[in-house]
Amino acid sequence: MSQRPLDDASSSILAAAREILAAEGQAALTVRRIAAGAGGSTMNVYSRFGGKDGVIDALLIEGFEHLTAAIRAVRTTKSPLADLLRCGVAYRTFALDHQAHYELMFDRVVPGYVMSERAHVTAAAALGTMADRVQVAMDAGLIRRGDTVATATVLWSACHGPVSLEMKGVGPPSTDWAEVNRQLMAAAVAGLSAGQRR
Amino acid sequence: MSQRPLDDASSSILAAAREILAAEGQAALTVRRIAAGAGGSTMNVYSRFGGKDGVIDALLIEGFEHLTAAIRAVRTTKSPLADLLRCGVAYRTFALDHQAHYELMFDRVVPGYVMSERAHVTAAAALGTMADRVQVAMDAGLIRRGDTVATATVLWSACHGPVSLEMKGVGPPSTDWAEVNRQLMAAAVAGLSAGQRR
DNA sequence: CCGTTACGATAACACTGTTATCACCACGTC
DNA sequence: GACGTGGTGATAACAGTGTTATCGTAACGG
Repeated sequence: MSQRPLDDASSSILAAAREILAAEGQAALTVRRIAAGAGGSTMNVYSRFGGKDGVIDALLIEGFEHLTAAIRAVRTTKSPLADLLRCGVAYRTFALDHQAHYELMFDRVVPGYVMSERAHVTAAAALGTMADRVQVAMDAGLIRRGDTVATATVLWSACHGPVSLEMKGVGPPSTDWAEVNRQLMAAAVAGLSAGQRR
Repeated sequence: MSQRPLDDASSSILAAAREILAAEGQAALTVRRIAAGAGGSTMNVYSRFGGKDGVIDALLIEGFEHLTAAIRAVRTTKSPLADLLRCGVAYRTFALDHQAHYELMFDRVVPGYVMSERAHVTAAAALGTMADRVQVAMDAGLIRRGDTVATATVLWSACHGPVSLEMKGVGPPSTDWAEVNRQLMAAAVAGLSAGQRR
């Protein structure tokens, strides 16, 4: 999956970073902590990954790969529209199960960090997986024909919106976010369905 | 609007913070910069606002108040559904015009910061403004009756999703985000419309 | 077996938010 | 009016951060 196999030191650094991120959130993800967790010194992080941003980038790529896998893992049935709705549920499940990872992927929480080219490509691949499912629904004549990626972006937004607000704790605490997610996703799919105009 | 009138020092600190945030983004928003911008010392920030979090909180509240005003400013016509759609446009316009503020409001970008009670109330007020417009549409029999706040949360998510992804630069650069925003908002409104079931 | 080279641990640097110190200035009292 | 007292705020210190420079060491080539 990764561009080239990592040596032991690199992979242990990445493993340590992954562990810290999952266990204590991104605020605890410091170069010193990562280095200590990997059993090396801070210089290791810099020689292997070029700095903290490099580690972030690697984790981000991992995250998008997992998201792609999660979307791909949604089973394909005879009802492509229902499949798309289940993708929305899978998306939310992934986000809630890997909150820290998700924040890393979709919030620019690390000040100076900018996504690398490879990270952008991996993110595009995740969107592409969604677009593939959109294609299936189009071929079945269930949603309007058009650019699959653009359509997938709409659905992606319908997933990300509720998930993002839910994780940030905006809105009343009593909110049933699973229901919000379901409603918006259902509305989006219905809005794209072939019967409707515009 | 604010709980109690601020003295000169407090308001100049807030003004400096607002200016730095708008001009250079939240990464430049340091206590020393704020104090220097306000012409005082760092201690001022601590005695007036209790620390950086207090300033963030004040800016956040301002942001939600502006958002509330932006939604309220959308003109009310004889077509409540069209009004809701224009709210979506206004929402995106607000977000793009005040990117740094929006990130402060919806990304937990400052590590240890947690919203104060007052901030939560102000955020709820913004959602309430949206809920008011939902109420109008319900009264007109245009969308299904139900909890206005829950319905407003769905619409809010439909606004936030595209805006968030657009600002983060996720997705292909050629994406027409205004169109994504329009489509999702239209789909959400349609999905809530009285004619549809579920 | 030595010279070179590259690696990595340590420590330093420029920052950050936060806190302690402490001079100073205004006020109240004699 | 002079003096003691209080609080305010500027300075500097502290514990972190990411990053970089120094420099000992260990491995490799001849």
